[in-house]
Amino acid sequence: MTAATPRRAAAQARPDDAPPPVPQRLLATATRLFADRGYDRTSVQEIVEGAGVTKGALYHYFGSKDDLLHEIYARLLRLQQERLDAVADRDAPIEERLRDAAADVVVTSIENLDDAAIFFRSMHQLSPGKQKQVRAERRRYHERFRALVEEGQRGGVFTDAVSAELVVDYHFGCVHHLSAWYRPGGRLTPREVADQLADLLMRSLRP
Amino acid sequence: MTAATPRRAAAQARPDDAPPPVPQRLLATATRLFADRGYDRTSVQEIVEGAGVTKGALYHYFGSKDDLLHEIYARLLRLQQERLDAVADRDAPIEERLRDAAADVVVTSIENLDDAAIFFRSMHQLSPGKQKQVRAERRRYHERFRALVEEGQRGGVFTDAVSAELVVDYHFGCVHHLSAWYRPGGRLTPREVADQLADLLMRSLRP
Amino acid sequence: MTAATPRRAAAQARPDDAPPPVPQRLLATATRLFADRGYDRTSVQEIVEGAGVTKGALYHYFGSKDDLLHEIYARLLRLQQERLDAVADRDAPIEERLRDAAADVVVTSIENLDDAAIFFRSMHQLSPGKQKQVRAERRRYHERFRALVEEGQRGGVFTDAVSAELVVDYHFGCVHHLSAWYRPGGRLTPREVADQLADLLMRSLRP
Amino acid sequence: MTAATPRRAAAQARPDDAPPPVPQRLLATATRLFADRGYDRTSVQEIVEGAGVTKGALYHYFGSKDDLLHEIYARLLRLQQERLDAVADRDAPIEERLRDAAADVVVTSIENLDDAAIFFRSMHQLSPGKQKQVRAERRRYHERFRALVEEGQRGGVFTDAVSAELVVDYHFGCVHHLSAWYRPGGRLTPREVADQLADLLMRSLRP
DNA sequence: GATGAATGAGTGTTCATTCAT
DNA sequence: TATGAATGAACACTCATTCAT
Repeated sequence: MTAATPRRAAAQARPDDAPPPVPQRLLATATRLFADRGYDRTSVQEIVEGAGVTKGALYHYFGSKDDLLHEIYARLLRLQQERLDAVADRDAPIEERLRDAAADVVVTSIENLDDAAIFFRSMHQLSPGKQKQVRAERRRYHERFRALVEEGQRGGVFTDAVSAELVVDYHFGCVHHLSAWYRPGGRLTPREVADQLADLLMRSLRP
Repeated sequence: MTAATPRRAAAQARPDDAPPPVPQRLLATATRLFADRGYDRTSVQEIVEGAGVTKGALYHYFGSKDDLLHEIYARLLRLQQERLDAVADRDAPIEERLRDAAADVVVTSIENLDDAAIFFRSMHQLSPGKQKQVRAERRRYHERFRALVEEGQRGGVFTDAVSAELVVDYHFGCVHHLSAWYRPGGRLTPREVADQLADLLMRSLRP
Repeated sequence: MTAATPRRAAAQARPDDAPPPVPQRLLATATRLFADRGYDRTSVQEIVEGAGVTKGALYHYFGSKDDLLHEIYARLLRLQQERLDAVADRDAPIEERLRDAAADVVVTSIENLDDAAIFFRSMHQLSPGKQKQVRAERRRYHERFRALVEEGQRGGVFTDAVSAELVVDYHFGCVHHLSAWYRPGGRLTPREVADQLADLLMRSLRP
Repeated sequence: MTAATPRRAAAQARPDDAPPPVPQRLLATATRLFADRGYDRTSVQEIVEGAGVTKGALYHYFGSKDDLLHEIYARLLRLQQERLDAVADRDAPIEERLRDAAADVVVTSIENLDDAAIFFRSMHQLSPGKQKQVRAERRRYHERFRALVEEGQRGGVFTDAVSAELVVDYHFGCVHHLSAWYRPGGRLTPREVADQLADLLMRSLRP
């Protein structure tokens, strides 16, 4: 009935040539389709066909189409929160930590471009309850990021002529926008894009 | 069968207390609903009920639901292109023109927050043909904006350590993001938000 | 959206050889099928096929399958209440009025045996809101009937050794049961069954 | 694959504090749910959840969902036939035997109100084969009851102005109806209701 | 004896669109 | 100009049942 968290048993001892277990296959297919044509335009039928199972199987593992979307959100949020926490907790100058965090979210978003595209485009399709939950986790992430900016401002390393809040929105707006223009295999590598965007952020914070 | 552009008719001679003509009512209702619940989640039935007309009337003025969406896009694009052209053509230092253009798109987006929300969220719901058309107009807008950045870079007023392309994406990413966090009646007036965001842009271009 | 009450226009001037209008056809088919196999076992698909229309047409006239059921209830309740009121309001001795009322509900139930079968078997399938409404109307009917018994008891024409409430339940239980055993074209005419059952009721009320 | 009749096993040697064995738990849960929401609206999933077992367990003991329903019918029919036979076989005046039989079926129905509610409401949901079987047993019961009426009529103790058949239908219609209005803990005890209803029956048979 | 993953046909409902009037 | 009845394909979801383990 509830969204399946990948079975540990399945993760344990799967021979490398075996197909991934059903819930993973469903999640992967759904991610691709949601990113391609949007949540509302993807039918459950298409998902199960893509994953090579039947509707019954999907509903055995996930309570609803909505649950699939929620699981995609949760997966990306978990990943990004972990990485931000790791960077922020490091023992390094604030400029370095903020720059790394800023670059890291860009790289992660590019590496999971489907997830990221879904994230910003389909938030409103989540059921109200799940939407609230996702927003709360998103806010936690946001606040941790803003705290880095504020720490630098208090220490005089960054200008406080600009609102920390707005700077963070500026940066995440741009991350949000990535899936609108970034194409894998384009002129710039993910790392280069990340560096340049992080550089823009740092520039706007120069005293 | 194509989208009606009924502006002229309306501009003619409507007494101030008369209700706006049918096509405008439909467009206004559709805009509100599309922004509220998304294009796919808004039914034609809801639009005609909101506008107080019947389905037949809608299909009399618009060829399809898709046409309504397209007209909303066209309306916003026309407006923004006009304003950007006006600013860019002015006889003023490049810093001033870029700053004004950057601030102006923020103000315009906030003043038409519904249109802006629809713009970024529902682009993919347009039919392929109309989508291509909108993208082309959008690109024209984008390029005129980028030309301002490049003009400043060539003149040495702005740093060329950053890619003009990326700077523009950075800014429009943030404009895109506005509807995600800006609430009318919030702490900052549209003008203040616009000034701060334009300021961020200019800061990141400082040599 | 709401249940259609037969269009007056349609009722006005329909040539006798024309098929009945769509809502009536749907209602008639639904009544037959609900009585035959029960509400839950009748699919919307079967109803529309039986009525020779499409699902869209059904949902044009009725908000839901539930609405169809409700309309069947309302139709029978209206009919029976009218007839009970007519009998009860008559200027005749109470024995005659009660006997006539008791016989009348039997005749009406037999003449609308499908409706009656649905009534008692499918009440619980109605949505809670509509169920409440139907129960309220049913209670009104019940109470009017009981008032007749009580009037006779107060006047000493009927024994008051038995509870009026229970007598009424006794009689309606039997009416309820009719669809379980009465078969049209059987040994007894509706009128004969009605007379005998009314007789049973009157006998149990003899002082 | 046929319905298990596990009474013997249960009767053997279960300590009083042990939970009832699985088949009983399933039957008890199914009875409650069928009475509450009807057979068609109760899912096998709900039954096994309510009984705290898995689907596999249910299908181990019962061949189908239909079997569960059939077992509930069989259980009530066995009980009522036994009790009617006991009363009818007694050596007592016919009035006393009929009155007792009439009262007894009321008491039994109230004491097993869930079973009784299911009986009259869900007969049509049984598979045709099982339905035929249940109807046959029901008829046997009915006929034994009618024989009591006829015995009294032949002996001149009851009037034969009314058809024995109809009298029996009158009474069982009312028993049928019990679950529609009787509420445990109401104003009248089961015994009182039974006495009054039996009294009504006897009154209508007075010469 | 018992599990629970998986099936596949079915459910009621929605909706953009058409068209005779 | 405008109506509203009608379409038909699609939708998310349910469920009794089976079967390898």
